Amino acid sequence: MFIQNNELSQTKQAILNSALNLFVEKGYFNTSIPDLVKHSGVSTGSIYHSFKDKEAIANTLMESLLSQIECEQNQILANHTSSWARFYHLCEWMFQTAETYPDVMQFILNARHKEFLPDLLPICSAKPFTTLRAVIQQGMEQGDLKEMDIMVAAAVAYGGVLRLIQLGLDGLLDAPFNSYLDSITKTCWSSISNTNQTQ
Amino acid sequence: MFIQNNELSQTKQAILNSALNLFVEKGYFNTSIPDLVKHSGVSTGSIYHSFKDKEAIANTLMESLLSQIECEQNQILANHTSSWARFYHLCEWMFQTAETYPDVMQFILNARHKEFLPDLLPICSAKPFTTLRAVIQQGMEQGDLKEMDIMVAAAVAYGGVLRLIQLGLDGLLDAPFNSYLDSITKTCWSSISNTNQTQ
DNA sequence: GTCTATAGTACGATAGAC
DNA sequence: GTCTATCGTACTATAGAC
Repeated sequence: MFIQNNELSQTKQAILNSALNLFVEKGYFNTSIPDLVKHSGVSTGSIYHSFKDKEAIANTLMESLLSQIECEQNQILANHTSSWARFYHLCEWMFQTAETYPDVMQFILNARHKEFLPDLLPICSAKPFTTLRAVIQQGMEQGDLKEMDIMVAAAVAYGGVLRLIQLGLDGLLDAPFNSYLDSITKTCWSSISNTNQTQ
Repeated sequence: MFIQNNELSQTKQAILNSALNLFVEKGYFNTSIPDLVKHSGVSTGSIYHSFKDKEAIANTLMESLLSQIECEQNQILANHTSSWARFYHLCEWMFQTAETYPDVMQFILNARHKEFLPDLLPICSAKPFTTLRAVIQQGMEQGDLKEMDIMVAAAVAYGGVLRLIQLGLDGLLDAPFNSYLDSITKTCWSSISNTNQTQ
């Protein structure tokens, strides 16, 4: 139960959590309203009373997830100031979320949102991803990171982490996400870092 | 026109190329048979004469793309022997393909294949991706790369490259893919490389 | 092997009682 | 606000002529 928003009724939350599970498991188009009825225990009528149509469910789900993620990222930024600490703890949060709420990560990373939310910007343009890049920008401005194209630096920094998460979600990792955290964050960071450390 | 397989009839090739375009543009479930008829100029009857059902189209499309990619990767492996050269030219090929056939890259990287091909293994387990990892394994066995978890090393090596491709496909890069090649391959490789280069 | 016409089905969405 | 019953539609897949 990732979605717990006080602004939303119990019914809406139940629908959204079922939608998250089913959309990840079967995909948006393979999930019918009857499927949602069975999984959530909410009737067709109530679903359509809570949401205009099926697309509105996906839309609200997406907005809820993004705003919740944004909120948790802001907490991390508030607790850490250096670019390295921010990078490390943002990655830590992603690993923890992938471990505890794999559906959330799958939905955010993997879903072809354009397919059912035609007006949505590509996920790379969403706030949580611009926040990730902003931390790299900060590191560069403060001299922690080499001067290089920001997109390249961001791709290197988070590419490895996100790729590992993908491999884990696909069941190709033996150990829990957590055990890779130090190794991969240090490796990725060192490759774009300004310090001339030999190891 | 990426799909050009002599073992397939002209009609089948036309259907597959239309399917590739439409599946990427609108998604598998948003692409109806009538859409395919319009786009390919092949009638409903002929489509169902060529393929058992809609899923078989996706299946054959996937198989064609993967076998064609496998073939081109093998060519690269045959032309280069060192792990670095193989890594570099495999990345070069990915960038070139993303530039010339963005639909192919989108379909391979982005499509939620499990959604419409339930029996398919996750894409990370497909041959082209195991080939990528094998090159990292080779580098480690020959002492070019540090001893570390193979999945971590592979994630770092290709994560940055694939992430950059994703950013480009989403329209967030200013310059053509090609111009990032040297920078990102060197950065990713150096972070897992065994040589103690300070820069 | 290619076409048009259509059967059959399952879905999204609504109506209307409680 | 929640439910059941149902309408209308659009799709996949087939039938059958050429």
